[in-house]
Amino acid sequence: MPKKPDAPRQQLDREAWIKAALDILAEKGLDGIRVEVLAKRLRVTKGSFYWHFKDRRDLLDAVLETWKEGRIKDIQKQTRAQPGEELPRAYHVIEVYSANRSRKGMLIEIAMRDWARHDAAAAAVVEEVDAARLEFGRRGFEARGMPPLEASSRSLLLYAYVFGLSLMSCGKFDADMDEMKRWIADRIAR
Amino acid sequence: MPKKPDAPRQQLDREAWIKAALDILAEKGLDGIRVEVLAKRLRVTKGSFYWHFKDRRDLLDAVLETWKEGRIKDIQKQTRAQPGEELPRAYHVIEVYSANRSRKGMLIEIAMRDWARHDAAAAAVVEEVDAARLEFGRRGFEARGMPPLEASSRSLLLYAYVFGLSLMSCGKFDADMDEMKRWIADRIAR
DNA sequence: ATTCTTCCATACGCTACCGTATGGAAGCTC
DNA sequence: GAGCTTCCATACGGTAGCGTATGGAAGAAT
Repeated sequence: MPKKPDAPRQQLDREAWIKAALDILAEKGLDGIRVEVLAKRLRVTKGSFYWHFKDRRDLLDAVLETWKEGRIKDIQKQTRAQPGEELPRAYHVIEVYSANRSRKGMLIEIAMRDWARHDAAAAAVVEEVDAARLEFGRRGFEARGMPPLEASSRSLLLYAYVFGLSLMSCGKFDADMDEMKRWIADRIAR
Repeated sequence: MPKKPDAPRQQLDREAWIKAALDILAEKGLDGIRVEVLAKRLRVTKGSFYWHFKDRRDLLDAVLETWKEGRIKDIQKQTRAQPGEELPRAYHVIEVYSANRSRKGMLIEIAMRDWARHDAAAAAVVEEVDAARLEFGRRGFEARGMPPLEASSRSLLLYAYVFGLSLMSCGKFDADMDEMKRWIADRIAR
């Protein structure tokens, strides 16, 4: 009986710890990532952790790397447009990134940027991700024939707006929020 | 000899602790605000702290209140415009809030919003501050004769952009950053 | 079956921090 | 100058978390 249906995984790997760390990063922020807390959540002890990781910092670096790769792949996917389809793609990006779904993703974004304030490795990762996003956005606008400065500016405005909005208590400041978002999307993309 | 020139202040009050807490909030984030760390920085012991404050939470609440009042007074001051001077005022606000001076203020902004993610009191304070900023911005655009929806949208775009930009590693992504900022300011305000 | 490797449990010492208890110094009041 | 108030120092117990040391179980290799 080597296989029980209600015991799908006995062994943990680095990925499981990284995933749990990202979960708790979204919930509690960077200082929520505690070895013993994660261990309790994964129903094992620290012994397992220090088998897979050298120390806490080792986990944090792995978290940064995982997040970076995921975000860059995501922006590549979201901005891939057929020629001529760049405008709806821009709206799509604004919609996806400013929507309150993917709330967990936004919480991680904020936590990452707070992290980046006092950690050089995190700052470098955030900078890479931002640079990739700006670059992909810029390409989209340039494909529509805009001059480089305008394309860069619109791309910067797009991402700054989207992340600024996510900072604002994911707010329902106004009943007309949806209409406002539409107005803004037009202003940015059109 | 009751007075020495090199001993200007012997006594601490709540304000001194709050100021130190805001300093360290900008440097290290919320979890940098530690009673014993602040005490060391102020060259006293915890005995002083627990005289002025009930506990750590008491200090944190005072920090929130102080920050809230400061931010709301600031936005009132920055947006006060003579009739007919609303457009240059809008540029002024964008300039002031997106500049890299007041870097410390931006660091506190980020820390506050990270704090607000897992603390109800902080979330309420941030929401109040955001609401005040959006409201004052909206008034400026309405004073220029814009319809309410457009005024609200521009105000939201303005603040979301400004704070989003501050998230982006206070970045020097591009050599043409200044030109891009000008293009964006025109797009938002004009 | 024995040995080896992989993965985790247990137990320990150490540091950082919280909050409390208590005493003491300095200034003011009368 | 005795007493009162204000403000801080010292000392203590308690918790949470880091990292290490060591042993043990379970499968893989031979």
